[in-house]
Amino acid sequence: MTEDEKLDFAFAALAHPARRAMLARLAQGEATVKELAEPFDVSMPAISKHLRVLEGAGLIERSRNAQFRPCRLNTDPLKSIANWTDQYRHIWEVRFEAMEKLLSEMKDLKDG
Amino acid sequence: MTEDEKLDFAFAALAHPARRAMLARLAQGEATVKELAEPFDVSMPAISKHLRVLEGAGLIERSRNAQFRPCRLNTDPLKSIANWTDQYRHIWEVRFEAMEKLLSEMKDLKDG
DNA sequence: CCATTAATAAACCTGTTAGTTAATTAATCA
DNA sequence: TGATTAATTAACTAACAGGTTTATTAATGG
Repeated sequence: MTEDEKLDFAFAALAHPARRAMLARLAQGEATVKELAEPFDVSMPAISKHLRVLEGAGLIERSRNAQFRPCRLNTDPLKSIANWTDQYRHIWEVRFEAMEKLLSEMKDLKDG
Repeated sequence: MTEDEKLDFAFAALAHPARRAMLARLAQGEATVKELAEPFDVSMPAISKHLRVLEGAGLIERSRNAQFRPCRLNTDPLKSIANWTDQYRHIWEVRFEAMEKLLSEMKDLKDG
């Protein structure tokens, strides 16, 4: 899978609020499917599908412990996304500095 | 629109490689629809739809100049995504430091 | 005024997403 | 062993995504 395809899957996985919430829960540590399902008013199969999407994007890994399937977070795709957005950072920073400069000039004008 | 919904749209918009490529082009400066379409082997209506998705996510803004519709980048949603991923940064940094520590210990062991 | 260019709209098709219910697998435990 | 719990699979549905072709809007320029 190319780096671009990895981003396709990562961004698509993160485009659903329930999946982002699941990742936030996993940032606190491992959790079972049932624990992850608890905050949501949907069926267990729907939860299973969300987890499959997250797993497909490499955002979680799953193991097995008796009848439980504990999930844990894998931050690699998040790092990829952070790196991707960094390529645009200079743009918003330049604009921010330009705005600061403008504000400063307006202040000078006002104060004489 | 809530902050969470904004992220829904932003992530969904970024989940398509053609749309990410369009943003990369717009990072160089304004471009018309035709200019943005040039690298892709799809029909103009398909391009129009991609631009509508980007606009819906707030990633581009469009104006009008004669029969042209120049597009320009808006980085606000990218900032939101960068802020969102930052909430996970400590996790991968902690793991990186733990790995460095482990490697250092292994080296000490080897060197005696 | 008419041909050309830029772009969008409308209608349609196909595959995918997000959900459902019902059935199944697999492990625990009384 | 049989009931319970955890989770997935299967089959289905409704809505949406991404693409197409054809038609339309709107501006330019000979």
